[in-house]
Amino acid sequence: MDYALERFTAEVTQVLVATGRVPANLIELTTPKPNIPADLALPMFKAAKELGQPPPRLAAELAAAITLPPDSLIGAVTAVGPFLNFSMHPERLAAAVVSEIQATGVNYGHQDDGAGHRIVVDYSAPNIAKRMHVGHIRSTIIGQALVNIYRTLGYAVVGDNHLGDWGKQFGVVLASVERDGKPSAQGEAALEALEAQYARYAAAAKEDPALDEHARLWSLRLEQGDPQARALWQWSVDLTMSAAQRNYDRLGVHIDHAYGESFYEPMLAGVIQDALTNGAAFRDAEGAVVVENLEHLPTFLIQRKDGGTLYMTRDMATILFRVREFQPTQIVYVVGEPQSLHLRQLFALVRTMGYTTTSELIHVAFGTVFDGEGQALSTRRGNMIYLETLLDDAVSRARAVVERKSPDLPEAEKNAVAEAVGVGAVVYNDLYQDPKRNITLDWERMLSTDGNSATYLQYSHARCRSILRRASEDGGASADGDLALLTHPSETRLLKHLARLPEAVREAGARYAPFVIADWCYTTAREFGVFFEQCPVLKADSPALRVARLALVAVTATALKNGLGLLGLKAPERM
RNA sequence: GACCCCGUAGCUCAGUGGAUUAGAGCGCUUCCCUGCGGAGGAAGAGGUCGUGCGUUCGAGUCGCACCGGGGUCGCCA
Repeated sequence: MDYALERFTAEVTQVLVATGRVPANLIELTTPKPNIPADLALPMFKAAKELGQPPPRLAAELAAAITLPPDSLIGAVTAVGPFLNFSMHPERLAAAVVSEIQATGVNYGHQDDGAGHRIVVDYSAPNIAKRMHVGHIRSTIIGQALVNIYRTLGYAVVGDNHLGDWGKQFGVVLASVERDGKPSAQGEAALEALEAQYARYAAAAKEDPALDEHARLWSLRLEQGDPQARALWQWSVDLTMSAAQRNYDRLGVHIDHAYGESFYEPMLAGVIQDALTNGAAFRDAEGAVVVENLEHLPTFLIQRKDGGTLYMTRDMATILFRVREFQPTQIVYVVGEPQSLHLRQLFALVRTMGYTTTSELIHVAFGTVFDGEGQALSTRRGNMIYLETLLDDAVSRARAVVERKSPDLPEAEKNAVAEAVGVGAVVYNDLYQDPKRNITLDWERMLSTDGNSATYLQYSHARCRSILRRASEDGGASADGDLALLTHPSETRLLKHLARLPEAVREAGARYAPFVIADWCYTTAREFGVFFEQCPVLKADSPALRVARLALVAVTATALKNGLGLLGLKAPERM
């Protein structure tokens, strides 16, 4: 797909080369800052140095030497000091952008960059027998946005939910269920009860060695595949996943696989042996398997002295499996920043072991969530926030706003809008900025309905749709439109920005940064807001202009909806 | 002690070497409803880009050092 902006860039390069005065390898085009009235610029510093001329003179000479082909997307070429500036041709830009969005529709923004490549994205990763909390929320939301972005770029994407479904703590889980029974509640409430049982049992076991021993026994039975232990474990997995699924459905999250840590149990002896054979690791005097001096990283273990395996061991096996099963060009881990050392060690180890000769390993790290007092959210502190209650709370607040702003909507639609707006606010809170930053949970900021907020984006879309609804109710004068009439400055700005979606998707993918899409959506909404204020659509000066503006409104709605979809946000028709 | 992330307006954030004036939102001060959704639009005040040295024709952007905040560091995940 050659989008208008790409054709424009290609044309600029072409006309520059055609002058014969500047070699192609010295042409590095840049996008000028917004206050510069141009769409593409060539800074002449490098070329001027190479050719032994002052930059401004070279710029002026090139400007004079360039000839534009007929019907060029380039509207103007001007030398400004040491810069050679290129502007788009407004009329042709309008025609090109509107018609390409009309033609591609829901696929506007798609690329085929990723054709033939597969990416595995590891995200969400809830712990079994526990509720999903803020950490999982970030991973889930950022991960799903990345999955959407890579699919749009044409990659085959495999999402994998790396469940925390294994480890010593399951001995306590099973023992506590045996002692206290299964909770009767539903959804996350059932998990909450299970967490409480767990805590009670763990506390009691500290006092009573018999209980502790009993838990260890359950742990052992589970690892040895005892049917009763296995069945109880499976029950806890199912309970957790059905609660998680309700949240996933609300968030528009779909994860292809959920192998989980337990899946890799049979491979663990093999990867430890591989590391020993390869020489990356050695067995120390006490029997633990140690990795030392690897790329100047701190020493770490891949097997305990008692023979037990570790998180690291399972992660090694996970990579081996993913490489064999999917042959990905990349494996992307959407995991909290505190685990960055762990992942650096893991990546370095499997690299030296030769597990990943063709797969690049990427850690998309996200920061920690703090409460209003600047305390990290934690179960122990009692300030933890859980996904289901977070969503419910946000939706009920949104419901109150809908009631106030749109009392005339049917009840069912009010509820649907509140769900879209409330959930959207939670999602956007994790996507509007660089994930590396720590974030403070600020309800006011998160649920704000103006400025750079999910609601503002959804509202802008709804306004577009509202105009289009009214236009079709009018029946409208069925005049022929002329897209070349869209030359008002606010129209041109909006059009130029709409043309940037494909490039924004590309940048978001290259930087593992959904906020690039969020930024694009926000600027789209702003540019539309200005246009809406300055350019009457239904009461445009002429029927032809009205038709052209309706087309612009329609493609704005389409493009904005696509952008919102990449982030996992719904775009209601009314709100 | 070592290593990782962050430091830009009162607050939350964009800005990944280039152009008199470093951009948004929130908050604050004013405007705009005889035009399509005011969950909007316009204008204004508000900045030693943590500090210093360096690299470069050019640094918020790259390097080094320091300061401040967050985090991690062999038998948890």
